[in-house]
Formats: sequence, structure tokens, C-alpha cells
Amino acid sequence: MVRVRFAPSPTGYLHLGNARTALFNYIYAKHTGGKLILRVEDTDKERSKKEYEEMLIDDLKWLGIQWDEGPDVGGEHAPYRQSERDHIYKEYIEKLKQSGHIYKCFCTPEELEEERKKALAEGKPPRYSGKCRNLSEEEIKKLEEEGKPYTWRFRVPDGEVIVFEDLIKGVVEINVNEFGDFVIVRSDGSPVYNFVVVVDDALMEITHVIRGEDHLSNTPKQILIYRALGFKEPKFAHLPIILGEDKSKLSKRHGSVSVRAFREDGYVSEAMFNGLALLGWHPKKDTEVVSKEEIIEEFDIEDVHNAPAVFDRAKLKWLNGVYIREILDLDDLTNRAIPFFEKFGYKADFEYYKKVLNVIRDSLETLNDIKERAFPFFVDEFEYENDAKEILENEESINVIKTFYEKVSNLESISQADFKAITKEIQKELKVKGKALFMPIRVALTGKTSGVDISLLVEVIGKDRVLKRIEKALKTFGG
RNA sequence: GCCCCCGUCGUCUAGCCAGGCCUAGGACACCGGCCUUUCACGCCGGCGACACGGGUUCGAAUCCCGUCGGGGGCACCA
Repeated sequence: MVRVRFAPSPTGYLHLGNARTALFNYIYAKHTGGKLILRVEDTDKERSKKEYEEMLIDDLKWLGIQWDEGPDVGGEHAPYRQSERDHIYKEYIEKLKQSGHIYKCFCTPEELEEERKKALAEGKPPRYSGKCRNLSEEEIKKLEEEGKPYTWRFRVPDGEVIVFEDLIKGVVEINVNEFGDFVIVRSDGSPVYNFVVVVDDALMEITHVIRGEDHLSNTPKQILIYRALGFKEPKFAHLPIILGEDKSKLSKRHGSVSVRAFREDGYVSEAMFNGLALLGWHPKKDTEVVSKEEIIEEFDIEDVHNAPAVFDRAKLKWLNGVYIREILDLDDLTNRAIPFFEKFGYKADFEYYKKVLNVIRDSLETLNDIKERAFPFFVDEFEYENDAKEILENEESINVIKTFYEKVSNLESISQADFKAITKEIQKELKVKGKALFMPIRVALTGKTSGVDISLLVEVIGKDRVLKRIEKALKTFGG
């Protein structure tokens, strides 16, 4: 049974990079019929907040990622918050003390900083010197009596080469001398990340650790801990990181990078899911639009591209448009669009929203585009844009809308077919056609020279509002 | 500085592991055209890449080496 986990630290909204990691874990779990575990790494008290955890869970759910065990749903390996697992870590720290894998280090942060600087200056790798590694019983006792604080460091076997097979990168070899003895327990008694992940992953019986490539160089340290504790090592898969336009790791500097921001900008979750999956992975058949089910069916962790990917905003936007205009069912789309209509102050009932969307969905890329495209369906009092004004400052145009007004007045109501019939009549009677005929009507009804199909607009807004708008145009531009 | 990872159109990628089917395929973006009362959608077309240099081989995007380039990591952060 495959067991994978997503282990974010709750320090804000879900970041795109993390979202993709979560997504790949989820997809892999589903593909293999395994389980996904959500574990909250909230040991950094400075930055972790409870609200952040809630936002994280909310974003994950919105994206369509479900987990089988986690802080909100429980599970047989609870608790799933690191802050609640202290007693467990204590136990394993004790084991390492017993087995002699860790030792006390009395060096102060200042001393270490100095050492580091010195090493760097001499062109040597900045790692711990091993100064406290072989302290005698007496020395330790003396330092303790002086009340000097200490950390516990892992005794790294000199010169050992750790070899592991990464499912994405292939065989990776790292000489442990690259990092030297590292801290396991801080001077305040709290355990450090590299240690707690191992304990948690092992105890939660994680079989595949799928995470960002930024963790690749942590892996040998963790393997050392697995071995020291006698745990079975999981398989590792390091996902290439996501880059911004400037090819550096994607961050806030690159604009909105949280899934929440995209959600608020009118992206639909299916497009987000699809788009994120495409970052480093591609379906066998030559298409970009793939459903969650198809992705799960086809996905294999070993097919993940191993080069970092620049986040392609334009493509995600296009994909979102595809979902809006071609994939989502109209009722469903309407429900999702309602908060956006409301946000823009466009008030109506479900049926009206649905009618509007039916007409404008083809021109939407995000739900935020509703603001502009739906404008003529909701606002009767509008300003005329400059290039639009020019069109009505013309006698022939005034004539057109005047005639249009009269003809509409004579009708009970106006349908798309009525509109076509009327414009045809005007064409014959006034001998105007094409732009000269339609532009004046468009401008009178919308104040703009571009936008929705007018014949559809009139049908949706109805006779009265059409007349009202023409009246206003007539009043404004004389006639 | 050291270590690790990576290198196909501007971008996401297919192809690479099992070398010839590749005059390198698709998608986004961009440009042009068509459709159309406008914008958009849609359709058609165009531009555009195997980082470089050596090998190996009858033959290399695919295998090997080097160079260059990019990224990540080197904490009492996660």
C-alpha cells in the first residue's frame, strides 16, 4: 500500500509550488490506490498560525485534493500536527542519545558564525568543525555546571557516501562530509526539521516521499537518521521546482503565486488542477486539456520531467478559458460566477445570470472578465466612450437609432429574431448597412464600440431597457 | 567557494532510458488570413528549438566526456 504525504508549514496561503507538490502526491496516491496523509509542520512558532492552517486546508479542498488522514479528519497515526507530537520526538531523541548517535555541543551561535565566516574566507566549505564531538566526560560536566546551553548534534560517519535512488532524478550520491555533524536538538530542547520529518514519515508509514527539489540536499541527512533509528527508508521523488519568469524560484516577487489569488481572480479549480499537473508532466495523447480522472489514470511519478519549469501564466489563463467556455456545465458555471457578479454589483436572479453567461461565456477567460463583458446587461446609466461618441455625433446615426426606437416601441417584446427583422427593415428604408447600421445601435445601447452580440443583448435586457437607453442617447446626442 | 540537480521553439512540453520512423511533433504567446455589424470565440496558416565542443557509431536530440549556462542547497528555518 502506497502512503504519501503532503507536509506544509502553515505560514500563509497555499503557494503554487506547494500546491503542485500536494497535487502530485494526491494524484500518485489515487493512481496507485494508496493513501494521502496531510501533516502540518507547525513547529516554527514564529510563523505558523492556526488561521493559516485553515486557509491551507480550504485551498487544498478547493483544488480538489482530498486526503485520507490529517489534522481535520484524524487517522490512526494521529496527531497530524507536529506541534502536538513533542512527546514522540522526545522518545526518539532518547534513543539516539542511548545509541550514541548524537552528542552535546556547547558552541554558541556566535562562535559557529565566526567559524563559518573563517571557513568561507579560506575557501573551505562552511561546516561544523566537530569541536565538541570528542569532549571528555569531565569537560562536559564542567560546561554543564557552568550552565552553558547546548545542542545535540548527529555524529556523522566520516567520509561516508550516501547513495539513494530518486524516482525522478535517478541515482544520487552525496558524500556526508559535505555537511558534517548537524544539529538534531536545539538548545531550547526542541527538535529540528530534518529529525522530525524522519520520525513522522517513518511512524506514519510513508512509503514514498514526494516533495520539492529544494529538499534534495536534505535527503542524505535524513537517510542517516532513518538508519540510526533503524527505520525502513522510503522511496524519494524530488519534483523540479517551479520558476518565475526570471528563472529563479517562484515567489511573491513574481506577482500572485497563491492559489487563493487565482481563485479570487476568477480561475476555476479544474483549470488550476489541470494547469498545475501540466507543470512537469504531460499526458500521452497530444492534448493539454485533461480531466482529473484522466490524469489520475495515466500519471506515473517516473514520467515527471526533471528540469525546472517556468510557470506559464498565459497558458493557465487560456486553459481556464477553455474550462469556462467549453467544459463546465452552464448551471454549474452560473453558480460559480454568482459571487463574481455580486462582487461587481451586478444584481439579478439565477436565471438572469444564467442567460447572461450563456451569451458571454465565449468571451471569458476568467470569471473576473465578467465585470467588463456583463456590464451592458446590468448597467443602464453609463458614460459613452470617446470613440463611441463620435459615432453618434452624426445625423445618419441619429436617424438610425430614432427609427430603431420607433420600431421597437411597436413591439410587445424583443427577441433576437425581432432584432434581425427590424435591422433588416431599417437597412431597406434608410439605405444603410453594415457598420453604419449596427454601430449606432451598439453605441446607444452599450456606450462602447465593441462587446457582445447586440441581437442577443436586446433579447436578454428586454424592450423597456432598450428603449430607455435609446432615449438617453437621443437626448445626449440630439435628435 | 563547495555539493547536488538540470539544459529541445520566448514559455509548457513530446521524442531521450531500449540510437535510424525527427527535413524534431503538440500547446500557449506572437504575427497574418478567414468567419463576423464590433470585440471575443472558432477555423486556417506563419514565425520559432535539439546550449556549445569533442568523441562512440554506417548513423546521435537520443550513448560517453568536457565546457558553458541555469537552478537548488550548504542554519539552533521548514
